[in-house]
Amino acid sequence: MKNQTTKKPTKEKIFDVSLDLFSKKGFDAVSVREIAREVGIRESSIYNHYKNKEAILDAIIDFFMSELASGSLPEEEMEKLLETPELFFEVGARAFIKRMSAPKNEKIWRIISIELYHNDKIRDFYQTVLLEEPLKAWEEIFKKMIEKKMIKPVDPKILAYEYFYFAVYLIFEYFILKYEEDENFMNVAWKRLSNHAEFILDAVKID
Amino acid sequence: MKNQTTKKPTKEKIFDVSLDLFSKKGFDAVSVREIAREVGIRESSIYNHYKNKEAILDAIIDFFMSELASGSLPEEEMEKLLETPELFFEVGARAFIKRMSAPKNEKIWRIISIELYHNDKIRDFYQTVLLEEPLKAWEEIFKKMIEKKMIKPVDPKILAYEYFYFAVYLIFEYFILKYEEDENFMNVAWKRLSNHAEFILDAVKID
DNA sequence: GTCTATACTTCGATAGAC
DNA sequence: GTCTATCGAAGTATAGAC
Repeated sequence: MKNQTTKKPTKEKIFDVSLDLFSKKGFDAVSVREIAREVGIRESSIYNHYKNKEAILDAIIDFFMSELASGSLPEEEMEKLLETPELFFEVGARAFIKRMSAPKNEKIWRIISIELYHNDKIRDFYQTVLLEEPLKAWEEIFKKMIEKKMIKPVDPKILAYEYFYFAVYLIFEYFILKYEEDENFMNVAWKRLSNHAEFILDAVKID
Repeated sequence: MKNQTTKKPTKEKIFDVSLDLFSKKGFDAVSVREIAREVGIRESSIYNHYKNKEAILDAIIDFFMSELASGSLPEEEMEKLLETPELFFEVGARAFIKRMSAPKNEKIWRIISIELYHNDKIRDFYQTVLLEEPLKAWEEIFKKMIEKKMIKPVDPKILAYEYFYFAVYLIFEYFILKYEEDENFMNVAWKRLSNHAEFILDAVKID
């Protein structure tokens, strides 16, 4: 595992080591010395690759943003939704899992969750891309489902909240409350998302 | 407002100033010097009142814990619930507001939310007292409501989840995402809790 | 691109006079 | 109980030799 003596460029090693340490201890609690030690170089050498410590975090965030920018629901998936409401759990859960499962992403989710409270760039990204945009997308989907009389005529905005906020809660629970404690989060999350979707579906389906 | 020249004991001043600064910037970002400056004494004098910086945080947490220890649902409230399900929003929301509204509590909620990820004592408290115990209480309530055929026979545990986790999400949203941004959170929270409770109620009520 | 060496800053905490 | 004075540790970052 500690096979970092490979020919991986130093800049990439710094990125990966920082990603690992930041996700475990938080940005402030990690020193440049510690990163350097783990990479196997002196701390001054870090500055040959990144302007300063903050720049490493920025690089990590930028990587994550570009990864997730392409993460919105594809059109075909949305079309499937409008055939039968029973599918919406599958589609929602797939979107959820997709956002989490990339190997580096899980660590970045943890960093995001930790730094949320004092990093403006991260907080803005979270609010708009991770909350508002998906929420608006789900609202549109439910609006169409109501128009097609597939579900009861509830307020689509409220329904979007009711459906979507649970995923936000799960992320909070996992990355803040249970990190490094819960081994197979994905299985548990899947089961709970499934229960949740079923509950919502029962609430709005037309008998 | 800056009327701290009153005869308030120094130890209390240190407590209040720390509470204020920790809630704004997080524990690590506040220095003992800063606290001392704000109180109006030298930093060495701090140590006449608290063993070290950590001890100030401990005092704050202990204060909060004892405040909330008496915060569980009183019996009369629970009895009211079992008369008519329409009341359960009122009861739940009252319990929620009660936990938040004490003047010092709001700042402590912020500190709790920030330090959750690297303070074991805080995390354990959050998990047991703030999550598991209320969840279990709601599960019992719903179980009784089902026995009395007041609501549909859904899984009471899942229903408790569905009902209660919205409050947890609201706290996360307010204290992490919107702190110092949203002025009248209580009004918005009340409205959204109301929407949520209505949604849940519609989902499980017997037609 | 990495090294040694070092400058500079800030931090938590203590000793001892008053 | 507050002050002055100070310590040691740890942090970020830079200069210059190799």
